[in-house]
Amino acid sequence: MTKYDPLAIEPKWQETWERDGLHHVTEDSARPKKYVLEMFPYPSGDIHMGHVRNYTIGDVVARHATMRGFNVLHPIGWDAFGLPAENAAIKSGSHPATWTYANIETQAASFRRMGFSYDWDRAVRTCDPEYYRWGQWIFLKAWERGLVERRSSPVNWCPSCKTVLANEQVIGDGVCWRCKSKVEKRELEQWYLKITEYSQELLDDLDDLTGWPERVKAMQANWIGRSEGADVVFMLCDADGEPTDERITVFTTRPDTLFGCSFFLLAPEHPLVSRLVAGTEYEAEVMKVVAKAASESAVERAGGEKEKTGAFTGRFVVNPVNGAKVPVWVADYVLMDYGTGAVMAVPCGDQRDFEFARKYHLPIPPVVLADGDPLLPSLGGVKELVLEDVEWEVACPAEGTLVQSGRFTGMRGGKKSEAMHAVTDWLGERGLGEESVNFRLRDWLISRQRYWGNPIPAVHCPTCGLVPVPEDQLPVVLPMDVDVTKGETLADHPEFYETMCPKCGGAARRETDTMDTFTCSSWYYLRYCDARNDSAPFDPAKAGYWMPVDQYIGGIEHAILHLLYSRFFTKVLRDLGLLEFDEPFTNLLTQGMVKLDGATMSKSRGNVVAPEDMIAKYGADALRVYILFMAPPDKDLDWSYEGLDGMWRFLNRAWRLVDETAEETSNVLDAVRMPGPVEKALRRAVAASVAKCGDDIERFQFNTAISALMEYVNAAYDYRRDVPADERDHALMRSVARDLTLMLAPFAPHMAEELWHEVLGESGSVHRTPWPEFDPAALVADEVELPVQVNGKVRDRLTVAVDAAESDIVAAALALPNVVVHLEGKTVRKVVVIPGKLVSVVAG
RNA sequence: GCCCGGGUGGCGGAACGGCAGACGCGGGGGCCUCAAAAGCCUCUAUGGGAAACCAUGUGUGGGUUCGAAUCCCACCCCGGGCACCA
Repeated sequence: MTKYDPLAIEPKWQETWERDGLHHVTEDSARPKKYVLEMFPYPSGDIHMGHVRNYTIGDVVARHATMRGFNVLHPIGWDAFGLPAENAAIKSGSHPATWTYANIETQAASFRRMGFSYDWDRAVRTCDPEYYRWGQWIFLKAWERGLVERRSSPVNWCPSCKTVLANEQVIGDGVCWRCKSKVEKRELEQWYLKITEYSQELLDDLDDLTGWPERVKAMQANWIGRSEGADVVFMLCDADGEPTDERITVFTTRPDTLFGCSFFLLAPEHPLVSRLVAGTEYEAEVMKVVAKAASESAVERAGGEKEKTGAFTGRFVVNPVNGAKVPVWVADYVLMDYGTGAVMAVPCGDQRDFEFARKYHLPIPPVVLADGDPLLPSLGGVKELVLEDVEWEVACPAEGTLVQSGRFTGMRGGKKSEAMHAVTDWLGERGLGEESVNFRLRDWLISRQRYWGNPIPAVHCPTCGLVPVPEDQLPVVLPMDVDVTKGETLADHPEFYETMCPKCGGAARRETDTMDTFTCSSWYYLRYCDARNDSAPFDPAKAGYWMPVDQYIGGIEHAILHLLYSRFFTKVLRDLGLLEFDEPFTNLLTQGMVKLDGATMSKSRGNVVAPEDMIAKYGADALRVYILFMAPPDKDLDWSYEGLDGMWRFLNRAWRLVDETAEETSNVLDAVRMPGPVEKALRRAVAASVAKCGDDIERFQFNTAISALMEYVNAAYDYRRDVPADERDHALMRSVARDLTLMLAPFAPHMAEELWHEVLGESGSVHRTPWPEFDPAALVADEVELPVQVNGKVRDRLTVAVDAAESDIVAAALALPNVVVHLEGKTVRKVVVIPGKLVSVVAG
């Protein structure tokens, strides 16, 4: 008789596994590989329940796959660069490195305490020079391929983080993804990775990611934002309104509405604006709009239903399709960084243009009429412009019939419509337009004006310009003597930035910006394949063996950010010849958040449930099984303490079952009793649970996998209750106990290992023993109980042999007492028999 | 506004178109005990009924089907993402 004592056995097995190198893996061509990966953590401090959930899911998947015969890579590491380390250092007066490495030690200890099956030999920390050196290397390779650019443009500036941000990192209402401060627009020269070169491929390949949640793919497609349309050329008129040969191109998704263009818009930042109005009576008003736009923060500029403002420039452009002269306005709702920064305004079909037209009393000629529009009878077929305004309250952006549109009148208009192609072709023949595609996705701004990051390996030379640091000089080491508590960055360190030009040898200035930490996390999954390589980021052969990641697990918050960047890096490395696949993560599981009373747990709110406390009371195994049992993995989960007691009861019940069975069967070799109906029932229940548990793990329904284990244990207890100890089928009970231990292994690895060795007396690790098989024949019962429905309602039950003839079943069903009652006064019209399922009688 | 999810007992949640509510929590009753803890047995959707059983029931309203939580149409509510992207 032994007692379940997790606090004693858990540390014991953790030490044993690590001493024996149980989780150490190498490439092995004899077994199928499986790469199971959880998004690596930022070392923010202690682990929280979200970590427990994320890494437990991965651990169960990894351990189960191992028992199923896969060669499983299951690594861990730390996303160790980043701002919180600097902020914490400023607060505590220490160094970001000290804070970071201390937190990594704490988290690593917690992960070991949870019993996660990591190959610790492959651990990476992105702030180690051995790691970030290869990030610099990849940057240089991308640069060689023309994918790196330093340029000036309006960028997102977070005043609180004191650095610029990439577009993806400005979330919600224009706030910083990390600190939630409002982001400002600034014109700055910055480093970019040209992710837009891959826009189309990043969009197209989403279709191949059949193992990804639709939600995540939809978000990425939305973010990439592909629009089909046309570039249309307008001719600028001079100050007297006479056409010149200066062309201004616009992008539009609705070239079919070109006849409805009644004015033309320029973004306030458009370079043409100041030239057009310089010295004219319009200059003052226009510059007011420009100044207002410039002073507004990104938030104000982007904020929802803002009133549009603009001013007339005094100039006109010529509409290529009908030669009409339309006025050029400056408008604050036109964005400089989408399309060309110029827009043809069609107020009848575009709500924004419609509002602008109403505000400034500009004409709204209708050119596309929806079916059933009251104007259709009078305007249908009219080619010339006869009606300059409408009485509508809103624009009509839908498809419909073209009117007042010259030769195109009468055609169907709309996105990708007949008229759209006709107008585009017509323009094309005259060199005034062509089909065109625009993306919402912008290049990835990767430079950060912060210390704790990967230095950008570049030098500014007064004679040679921008010069990459030669490969053999990598890594550019991040100096440790920068005092962030005084607000210092690399730009305050002459020892760092004073350098020599690698090209001409003259005095030069080293780049002092560091890279966005998302560059570090965009390729770490490749480094795990060959973590200690000091001559390359990874050996392509090893990456070829392990990659792509078969199962990736992490939070939905990275649906765009990390997952999009990683896909981009993979494609770049592929084009560099280092990888032979297109996508890094074959299957993706986005786990839900762990909340408390519906609110996100956070230290500032003070509503944190510490995993350590739960481990101290119940052990890691109970916490692991419980957090998986609470909800399906992709759903948010509300933490509750009550259920944990129930999980503790279950584990003890399972322990006692194995323990007592081991004792009762230790001296008995043969079955005491011939297998009878009770044994058959137990076999059936056990086989069903084994089948369900394995299936459910493979489809990530851990909650129902665990409930299958509970049913398994309940079935065994029912048998023990119904059959006295000395009459039991001991061989059967012994295999029941053994299989239970095996199935517990992925969920409660310490308990299973202890039972395996100390209670069942088996040798070798339970985690290197094959997952239990079950006999499909055991699933088949001799008799089945069929519900019998009369007109769709269950009225009685019928027990028949599984192989009973249909005619016999029908006869027996119609004779059931309660069926007879409900058939009173009715004629049986039809009887449907679904073998093994039910009998349905239709009567009327 | 557009795009994704999701609405099932007191609670977390189960249900290849086939007995709705598995499994667990919580609760009621009982056994064991001097008592408790632990454990064990048992009941637990709602209304009616002593019970057998009957009626109702998976957000709302329709439809398909012998049969719908599940499929189709329309709508309501909740959560999330995107949003002046031409």
